[in-house]
Amino acid sequence: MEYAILELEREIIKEVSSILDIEKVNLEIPAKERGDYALPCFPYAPHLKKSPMDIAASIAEDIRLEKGTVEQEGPYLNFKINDDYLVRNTIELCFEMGEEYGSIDPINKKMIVEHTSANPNGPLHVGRARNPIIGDTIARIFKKVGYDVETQFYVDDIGRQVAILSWGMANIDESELQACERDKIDHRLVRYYQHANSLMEKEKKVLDEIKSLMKSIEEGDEDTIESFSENSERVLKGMKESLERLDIRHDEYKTESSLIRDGAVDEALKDMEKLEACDREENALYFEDKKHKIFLTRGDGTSLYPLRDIAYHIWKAERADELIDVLGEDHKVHGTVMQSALNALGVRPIPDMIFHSFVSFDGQRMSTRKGSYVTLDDIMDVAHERALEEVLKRRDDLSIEESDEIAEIVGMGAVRYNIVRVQPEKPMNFKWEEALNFQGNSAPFIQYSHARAASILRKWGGDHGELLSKGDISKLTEPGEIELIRKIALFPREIKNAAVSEAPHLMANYAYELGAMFNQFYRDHPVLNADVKKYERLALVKASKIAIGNALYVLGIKAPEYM
RNA sequence: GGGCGUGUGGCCUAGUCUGGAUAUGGCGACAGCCUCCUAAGCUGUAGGCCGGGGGUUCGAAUCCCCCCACGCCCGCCA
Repeated sequence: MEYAILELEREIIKEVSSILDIEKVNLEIPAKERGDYALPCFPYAPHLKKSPMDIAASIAEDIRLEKGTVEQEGPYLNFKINDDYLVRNTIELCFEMGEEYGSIDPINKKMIVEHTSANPNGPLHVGRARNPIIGDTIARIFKKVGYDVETQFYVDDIGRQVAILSWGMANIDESELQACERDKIDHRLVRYYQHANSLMEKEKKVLDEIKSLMKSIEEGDEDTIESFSENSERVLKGMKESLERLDIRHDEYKTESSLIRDGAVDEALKDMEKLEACDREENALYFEDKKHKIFLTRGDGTSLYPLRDIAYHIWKAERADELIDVLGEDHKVHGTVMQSALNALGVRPIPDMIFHSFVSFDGQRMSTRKGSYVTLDDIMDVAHERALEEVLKRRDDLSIEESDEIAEIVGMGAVRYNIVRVQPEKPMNFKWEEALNFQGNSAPFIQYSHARAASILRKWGGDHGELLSKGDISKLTEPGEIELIRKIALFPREIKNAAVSEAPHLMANYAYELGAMFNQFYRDHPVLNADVKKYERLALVKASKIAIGNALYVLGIKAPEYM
C-alpha cells in the first residue's frame, strides 16, 4: 500500500538528495502550521559554500514535486502535501484496508518478544504490570509493521522463589495464614510464599530445608521437580487470568526446567567455557565483560540464572530473526552483560532490550515478599467499578449486561493507557486518581471519540460500502476536515516510528491526538444534518472510526460502539 | 564509592538518539459553550530562567564536562 504521507517523504528525499548530490537528507517534522516536513538548510552550508538561505532558495527553485508543494522560509524549506492527494489517498485506503489500515507490508521476519516473565510466586502487582503492558503493545506494534511476532513468557519454575513457595505449600497449614481476600489461585498461594519467607528469615532450619529443596531440584529429584512445577503452574494460571482481562496472552511459556532437561543449559555451558572472557573462581565459572562479572555456575557445577538465560536466548535466536526482551530496570546489568556474552558466542540475533523502571506506590517500591503492593486484579476491579458508575451516570437506556460490558472495556482501557502512555524508562508513582482518570489524556477519551463516530454511522444506518460512490470526497476541503484527514494519514508514519524507536508510548500519544482531532471536527461539522457533503463527511467519519479503532487496537484497548 | 537511568509550569507528560524557526499536551484552577449527530466533549485565560553551573556551536531542553536530587544495580539470588 502507498500511504500519501510516506510517499511524499520518499519523494522529497529523492529530489533533495539529487539536487544537492548528497546521500542523507534529514527531514524533520515541523509545527503543523508550517507543513508536513521541513528541511533546515544549515547543515549543507559549509560543504556547498553557500548560505543556508541561498541553498533553500535554490532547492525551492529546482525541486519538482508531484505530491506536495514547497515553500521557502528563510533558511528553511517547508513541504506540504497536496490536499486533494491526501484526502483521496487516505480515505480510500481506510475503506480498502479497514482493520489493516496503518499496517505496513509484511516483511517476512520472525520476531520473538519476551515479556512479563515474572516469578510465579504471587499475583501480578502494578509494579510488575508495566512489563506485560509495554511488552504486549510492542508485540502489537511490530505485527503492524509487518513482522511475524511471537510472545513468550519465560517461567522460572526451578528458582529460589518457587522453592520458598513449595516449601510453604508443603509445611504450612492454611489455618496459620490470614484469610484470603480474593478467591483466586495466585492470591491464595502467595500467602504461603510470604509466610514461608518470614519463617525463613527467623528460623535457620527453614532456610536449610529450602536450600535442600534447591539442591534436590538441581539433582533432578522427580518429586521436587513435580512439586515446583505444579506450584508455579498454579500461580501462573492466576497471572494468565489477570492478563487475559487486559487482552494480553503469550504464545509460548518456556520453562527454565525444560532448558535443563533437554540439555540446552549444558550445551550453553560448553560453549561458554571456551570463551576467553570466561574463567573460574573456586571452580565457579563466570563471564566478564569490561564492566561486570556474572557467575554462570556454582562451585559445585550447578547452573545459575545467567547461564540458563543464555541458553534460553540461544534457543530463541535459533527461532527468530529479531528478539526483543522487556525487562525491569533491575535486570539492566544482567541484560547488558548477557548481550555481550551472546555476542562473544557469535549468537545472532542479539536481543534488543527495553528496560522499564518500576511503578512505586506512596513512594515505596512494591514487594511481593513483604506483601506491600496493589495487585493488578484490585486495580482492574476498581477501574471497572468506577467506569460502571460513569456509564450509569449518563445512560439509563442500557441493560445491566450492556453497562457492565462497557465498564469493562473502559476500565481496562484506562488501566492499560495510564501505564503505556509514559516512556518506559521514566519512573512512575502509582496514583489512583491518575489510573482512574477518564478524561483528557486517557483511554476513555479516545474510546469516546470512537463511540461518537460509531454513533453517527449507526444513526445514519446506510451501507458503509456505498459512501464513497454516493459522495465526492474531494469536496472535503475545509480546514477542520483536512486536519482530521491529515491526522489519520499520519498513522502509518507514527506506527513506523514507534517500531523503530521501540517506544510504545508514542502510539498512545498519537491515539490521543487523533481522538482529540476527531472531537474538534465533531464540534464544528454537522454530519447527518449537513446541508451539503453529508456523504462525504460520513465517509470521513467512517475513516476516522477505522483509524481510531486501529490505533486503540495497537494499544490493546477495545473500541466501543457506544458508551 | 562505582555503573546505569530519570529530573520540563502546583501535579502528570511529549520533544532528547539524528542540535534548528514562537517548548507538546493533559490534570487541577479560573471564565465560557448542551432548542443541534452522546458535555467521558469543546473554546479561552493564568501558569515554564526545560534540576544547577560551565563549555561546544551561527543556534542547546537536545551534544560535552562538573555538580545536586531521586530510582535501580553492584550475591556462587533471580
